[in-house]
Amino acid sequence: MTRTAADPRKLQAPRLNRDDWLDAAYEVVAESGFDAVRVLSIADTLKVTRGSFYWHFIDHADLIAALLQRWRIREIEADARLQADATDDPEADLVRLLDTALAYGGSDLKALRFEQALRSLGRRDAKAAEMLAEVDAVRLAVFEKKFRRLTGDTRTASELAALIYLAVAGGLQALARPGSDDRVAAYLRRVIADYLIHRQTPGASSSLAT
Amino acid sequence: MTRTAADPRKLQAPRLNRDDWLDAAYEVVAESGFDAVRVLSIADTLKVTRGSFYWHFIDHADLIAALLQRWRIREIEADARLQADATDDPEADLVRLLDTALAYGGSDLKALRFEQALRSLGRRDAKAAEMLAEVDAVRLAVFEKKFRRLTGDTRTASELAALIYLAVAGGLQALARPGSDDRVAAYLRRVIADYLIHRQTPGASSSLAT
DNA sequence: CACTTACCGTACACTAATGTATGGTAGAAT
DNA sequence: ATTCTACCATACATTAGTGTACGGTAAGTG
Repeated sequence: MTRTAADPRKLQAPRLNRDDWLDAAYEVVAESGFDAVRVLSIADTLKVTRGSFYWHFIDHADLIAALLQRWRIREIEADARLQADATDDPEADLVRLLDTALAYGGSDLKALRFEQALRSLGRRDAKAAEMLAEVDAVRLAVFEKKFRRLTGDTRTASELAALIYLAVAGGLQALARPGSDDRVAAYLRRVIADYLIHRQTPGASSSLAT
Repeated sequence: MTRTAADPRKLQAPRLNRDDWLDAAYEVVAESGFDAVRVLSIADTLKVTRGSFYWHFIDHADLIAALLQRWRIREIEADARLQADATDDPEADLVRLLDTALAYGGSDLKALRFEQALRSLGRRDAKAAEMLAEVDAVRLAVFEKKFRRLTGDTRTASELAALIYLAVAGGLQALARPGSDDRVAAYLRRVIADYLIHRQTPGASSSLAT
């Protein structure tokens, strides 16, 4: 092997790369939002000086842009993986999807907080808003596809997907608050399940009056 | 009258008070978040210098704290007014409440954006988080009370209120995004109405399904 | 072993923002 | 008319943060 030490992270020569800086910036964003990203303080936590930063990035804006890009790519890839696993049981697929979405707040709280910070940024920054819209559209398409396989009806599936996505988004917002436990997720699971059951009852399928 | 001019805002002596500064800061928060609140830039928009600011406030933290306090008081008062108007028709009351909540995004977009910025702050600031929890609890209580009058069942009312509040919160988040129109609100109205119909056992063809 | 390269430290210039001290002024009070 | 008071401007000190120029070094490469 060409590497000298066993684990280059902790021994003596940190020798960072671009992704290390992105990881550290990611933490800051998840913790305190985009406006709190300071190259000096990040350099401190990485135990280097800003000389490292300006080697890997041209400036502060470059860091933010790279951070957004990496998030975008990873999210779309994750959605692609979600859409991929489809069995012959549409209902089980949908349940699994909902569980995955709801577990988002519990399992990867950091990612959730990052996304909330990103949405906060999206209200001022056009690029961020554009990315959010794109990822939202991809996610909604995943939901919609699963629902369509279940209900058959395209229009109903579209509306159902929209409701679930919004409710989950609202629920996740509540989940990411410090004081909340996972009763919120339980609420959502039961209520959504209940809703789906009632929707599927044959007698009440035409009640969506418009 | 003791006041010299007709409208002191526009004549020649602005002569600001504490609330004027709070109003201007409110705008900044709604537009760009709490981290963007600069006393210098606000002074510029108010066409005064920072000397005015440090007369009315002891420092920057004082401005933020006062802004939070004013929001808190106004929100609780608004909820009290919402709870006050109860007729003998529980269903009509509930409809009006939901409409008011959903119209929140359309009518007072600035207030919605301020609240979102506040939620963003609440993830870092303990005081802000505490206030948000308090106001959320008050609002949830209003929802719950209306639902309880409608359904009779306490448990169901509690869960319904939680779902609706979360869905509305999620929907409002979407509403405050630049690209979205009010189809989101229409979605929510119809889907919520549909849900309520199915939850109510007897053939209560409610006026919710408009 | 010379040499290149990737990476980091150091020092400087610059800007933005806060806070403070103090002086000025217009209108109300007496 | 003078004093008082509320409100604002001005000038200064200080800090935090960015960006830039340049020098140093350790690891790889021929």
